[in-house]
Amino acid sequence: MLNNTQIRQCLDTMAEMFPDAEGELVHSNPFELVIAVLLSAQCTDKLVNKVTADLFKKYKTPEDYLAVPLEEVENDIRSIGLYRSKAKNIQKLCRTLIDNYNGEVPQTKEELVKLAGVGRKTANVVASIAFNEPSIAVDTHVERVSKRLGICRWKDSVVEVENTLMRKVPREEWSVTHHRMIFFGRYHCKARNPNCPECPLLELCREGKKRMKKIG
DNA sequence: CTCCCGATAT
DNA sequence: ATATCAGGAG
Repeated sequence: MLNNTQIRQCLDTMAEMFPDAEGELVHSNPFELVIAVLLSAQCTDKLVNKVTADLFKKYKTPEDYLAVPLEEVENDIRSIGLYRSKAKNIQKLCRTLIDNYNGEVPQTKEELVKLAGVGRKTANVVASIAFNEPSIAVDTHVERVSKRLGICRWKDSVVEVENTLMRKVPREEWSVTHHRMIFFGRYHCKARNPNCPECPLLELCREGKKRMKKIG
């Protein structure tokens, strides 16, 4: 496990590597953000942006998604994986927004997770980006990077990873740290072929050193 | 735990 | 061919 000084070093290094780390899902309001993040499950944000470019021109409000049959929404998001459940969740979510929230996106995580297709990670992202609530959404990258570096344990659940990060990282750095860890995981500490040979954190990385021995 | 699932990189 | 991608529901 890394100590506090080592974790600080990780955060600073990631800040140097990715000073402009930000969310990459294109959106122009909280409603579009919720749809985009919902669509992004098990899918690259690049592909989500390709689909939402047309989607957000066609559907502006929750009413718009409910005005067409489910099959039409499915077709409009077909190129994204898991399109049947996502289309169903979108219509369900829109129905809830109209019935319970006056057509607006609720602003707290507790309300957000009640929406169809919105789990803990999506709620954290929306609360953080759209409503400025400090949060650390643990996605596949944040989880992988935290475990490889030794910020948390391999067997930790995503909730445990989230709690550990919130304890170890100052609150005012939660949101930016979340984005930097994603960039670090997406472009450097990749799932498939992590760039350990050129990693500035190699000396303190448990998994990196183990991997370097294998490579030679 | 399994299932949902197309696009992309390796 | 196969692993992986800003996960969530049942």
